[in-house]
Amino acid sequence: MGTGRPPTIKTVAARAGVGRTTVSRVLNGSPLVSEKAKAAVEAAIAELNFVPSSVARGLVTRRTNSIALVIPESESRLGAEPYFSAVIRGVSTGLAATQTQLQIVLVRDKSELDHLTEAVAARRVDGVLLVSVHRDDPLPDLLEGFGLPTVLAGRRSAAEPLSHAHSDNLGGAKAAVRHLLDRGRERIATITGPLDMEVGRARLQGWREALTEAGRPPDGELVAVADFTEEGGRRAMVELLAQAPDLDAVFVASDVMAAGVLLELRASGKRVPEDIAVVGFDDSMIARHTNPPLTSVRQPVEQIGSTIAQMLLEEIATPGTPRRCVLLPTELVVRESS
Amino acid sequence: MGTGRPPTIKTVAARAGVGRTTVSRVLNGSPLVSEKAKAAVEAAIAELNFVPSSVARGLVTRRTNSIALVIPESESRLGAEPYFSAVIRGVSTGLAATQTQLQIVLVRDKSELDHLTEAVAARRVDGVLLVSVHRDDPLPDLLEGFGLPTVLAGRRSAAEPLSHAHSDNLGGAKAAVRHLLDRGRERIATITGPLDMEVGRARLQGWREALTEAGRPPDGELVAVADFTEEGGRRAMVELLAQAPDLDAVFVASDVMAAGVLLELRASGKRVPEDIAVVGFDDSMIARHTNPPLTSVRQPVEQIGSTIAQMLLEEIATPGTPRRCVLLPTELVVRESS
DNA sequence: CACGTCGGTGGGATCGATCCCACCACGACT
DNA sequence: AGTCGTGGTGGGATCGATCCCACCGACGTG
Repeated sequence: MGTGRPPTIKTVAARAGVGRTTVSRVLNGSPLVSEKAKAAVEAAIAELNFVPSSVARGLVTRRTNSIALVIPESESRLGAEPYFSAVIRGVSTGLAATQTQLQIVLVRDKSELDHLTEAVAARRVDGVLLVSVHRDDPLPDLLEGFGLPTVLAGRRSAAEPLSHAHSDNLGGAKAAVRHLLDRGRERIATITGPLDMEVGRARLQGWREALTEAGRPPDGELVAVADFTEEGGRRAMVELLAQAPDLDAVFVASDVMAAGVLLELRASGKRVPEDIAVVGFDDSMIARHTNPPLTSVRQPVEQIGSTIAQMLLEEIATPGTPRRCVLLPTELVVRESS
Repeated sequence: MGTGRPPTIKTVAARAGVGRTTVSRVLNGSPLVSEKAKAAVEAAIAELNFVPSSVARGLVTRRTNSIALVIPESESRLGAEPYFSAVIRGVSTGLAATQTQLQIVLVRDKSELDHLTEAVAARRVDGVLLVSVHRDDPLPDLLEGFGLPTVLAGRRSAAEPLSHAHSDNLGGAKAAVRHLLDRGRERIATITGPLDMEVGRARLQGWREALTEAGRPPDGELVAVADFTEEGGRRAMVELLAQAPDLDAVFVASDVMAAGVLLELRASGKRVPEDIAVVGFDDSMIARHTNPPLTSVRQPVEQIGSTIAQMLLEEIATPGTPRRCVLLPTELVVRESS
């Protein structure tokens, strides 16, 4: 009852009474084939349930029709951080119209990094999408060295040489801090992401600029650096409370960290927003469910995903496309925490 | 400044002064090659930075070294539902020791389904993992028809013919309801997932059995069917409150739905847990951040992921492996909502 | 000394597609 | 009538690996 080998282009040719090349022409929509031959081939394809082997095709066309989405997190944040799921969803929609497959590569340690570089060297993918890039991440340059089309979600610095799409972190952070100022807050602290990531620096810079523009020179002791994790956010809040017990607002660079902040504030008897106002970033699902619901800066993560997917597809289709950079807007969503 | 074509096995052979076959032998660790030849080949490989083309290899070995994880959700729940991220993470760890690549396929509509079947027919993957299967999902049978190794997370019914791993939904639900009984709750309702999914039915059945075993015949009007979404959970709660205003506990078949339930209860002025106790299922991240924190049944989602990945790898490595079924334990995590 | 045996080796065929090129029939043009 | 172009066609080479098999030299043996 073995199904036998799947039919090949040769089987189809025999069945249709034509040569292999003609079948290939039909498959690739060449105009140089008679109506009669075309009909015969199409009938044979349908009868045999033939689908051309993508591997064999890839060998000669040098295309795999698949791209990799690389998620590099030593402490895997996929799952803890809704951001990544949203990117995946966005990339998937950006790819939907094409035949391109999406490979997810989680890079958590050295061995997974080796697997990735080997996969790339073995030409298993036509291009790579990178998210959550750190300043001296070796990966982007490595990929460029391979001559593989690469597009980033986010960027390493303002001078990012690779194509990328990112959201207006600076503007979003400024809007958040201005909102806190409007509510009459006096001592506004911030909890940042890692400063070796441009998101981290940009959101911090937004906090600084908003305060400066309001005529209030930012105060160094009101800054705590954390790592985008819930526990990191909690610890940063402990630190801030010790350094500046009189603070009455905190702009937190991610919702997940803000969730940790809220837990810590409740534990230490502070009321939100009466004693301390809190604003997060991302407007992820948890923002609606924290206690109290969290004011947050929404960024169009899914749209970033679909954008970078399309940019990468274009770069693959027409190599040598000039580098492009897309900036997407953010928006403040006010809830009860501020 | 074109990098030129990447080196092939032929280039390496020339460089090492041996034949192509010898290089191939070294690559595949054949013992029938002299120390001297082996050293020469390895040196040449290192110098040229050669990595064998996985596409060319795949053509003859009939292996792509990649598997697909299919996430079929018309209303894409990836992102809203942390379950999927956890599965992805688990699958990735299950694959980590191998060279196998992971493709994510989101199936949201007919066209994406067609893409999937075409990818499968074109032999782009060695096997498929399916999550969130519905009772009359055509996909599992379709894949089996292709003769492609397939493993499920969860199952369609107790008589699932395909290999799968799933968690003890029945036991978990019973534990949840028993916990509510222990706390002295009298009228315990339940909000179920879709009943065309075995998870939905099993958790409902657990609720029934626990009540029956406690000598309290379950009451039909205490059941509301929902769809695993937050909004669905909220609506189901509205329904329950209308049907049975005197209920004092509700077992909700997922945390995301429970989050919606909590919002609705607060909106209608009910106190949790004083007036109504709530227990969720999944013990996902949101459970710790709802107001109040949610008692929930933990299921080892990540472990399910790594398990099905390994099962699939074995099935690919040795075709004809007998179908296997792995049951993983659940555990009740008590918080303030009950 | 001839004859197998056996570790080591490389050439040719193969996998299933695309692409180059030669070829064929037909109508048009000189 | 002979040449030319041109739509349509198929055979052979190619992509880069693996695998089958023939081959070769150096042993050991009767």
